[in-house]
Amino acid sequence: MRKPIGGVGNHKDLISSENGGITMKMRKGLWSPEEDDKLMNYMITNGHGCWSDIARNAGLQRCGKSCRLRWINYLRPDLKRGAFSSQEEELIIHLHSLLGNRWSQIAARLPGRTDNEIKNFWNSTIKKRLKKSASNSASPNMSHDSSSSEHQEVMAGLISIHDSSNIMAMYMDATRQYSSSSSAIQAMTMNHLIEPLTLSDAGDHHASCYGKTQVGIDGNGVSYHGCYEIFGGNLNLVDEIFGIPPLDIPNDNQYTKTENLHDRNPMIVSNNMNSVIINQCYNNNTHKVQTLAAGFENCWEGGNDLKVEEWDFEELMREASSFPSLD
DNA sequence: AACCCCCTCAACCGCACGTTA
DNA sequence: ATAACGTGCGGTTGAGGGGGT
Repeated sequence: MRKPIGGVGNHKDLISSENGGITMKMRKGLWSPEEDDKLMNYMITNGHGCWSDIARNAGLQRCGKSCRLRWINYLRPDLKRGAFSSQEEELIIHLHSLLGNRWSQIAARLPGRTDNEIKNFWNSTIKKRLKKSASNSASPNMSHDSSSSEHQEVMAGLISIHDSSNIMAMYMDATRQYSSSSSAIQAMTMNHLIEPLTLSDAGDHHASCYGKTQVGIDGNGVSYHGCYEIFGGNLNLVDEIFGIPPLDIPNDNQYTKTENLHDRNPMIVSNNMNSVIINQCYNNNTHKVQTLAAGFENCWEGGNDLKVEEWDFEELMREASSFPSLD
């Protein structure tokens, strides 16, 4: 690995910063072990705050932004070190097929991994592998509207690796965010990309909220794949109701446990724009498996609060329409 | 041993967005 | 209303390591 830059005296690695009329020299470049210690000690003692204050109070000649990055990407104690497992790799590919380059959202579903780490891994390893896979498997009859050949290759690779799972997952997301009469759903059905399931297939529930598909890897390296609904104050996993097989989850890890939202606090953190579930995920044996803290952003259904997540579904539909028939 | 090339990944940059004064 | 500031995100860069010749 790269060695940290030596003493602070190297002017090449210093930038000027105005602070209250005083010009400070801000350090740039690699962090030294001493700087790491300072930041780590400060964070352990004082916790989070304004990053520019942290930089100043910790005695670091760094801008707050640099401190934040260092903490998030390297010093945070809950970071997982080491190479990505094949399971993580597969999940990243799957999530990327759903979310695109939304690295922070992908990272939110891989505990201990940072967006930067995943982005680097994608760009250096996975992208290359998928390209290779695409060049081996791409059919000349495949028609794509996308103008990006790289994109075509990557998508071809995804299909060859994951068969229809990404399309099904997209559909699962869609069913939670649109009514069954949505033109988007109809388009997918007409393209034979999905079976015409509707929310009513889930039973007689009258859910006040449907959550986005949750996929991730728990602390034990076990992948989970679930969808959640909330009704009557309860959070349920409805994966099996929709007939979608979970991703390699052993039987005793099927998350069918219903959690009473009022029993655990805080369970939902929300404001006018976003709602985020902070939830413990349990398996059938009621062993805690995973703490979920993302995935419900902007996808409340009911009343006037219907929100359509942050991704461009029409764009997703165009992508889906260009997929070859799965027959 | 020396050189070159490629790869990895830490860190920076610019931008967007939210909050506050 | 808006300027200033803080934060977060995704794209990009380049130092340094490793492998090949």
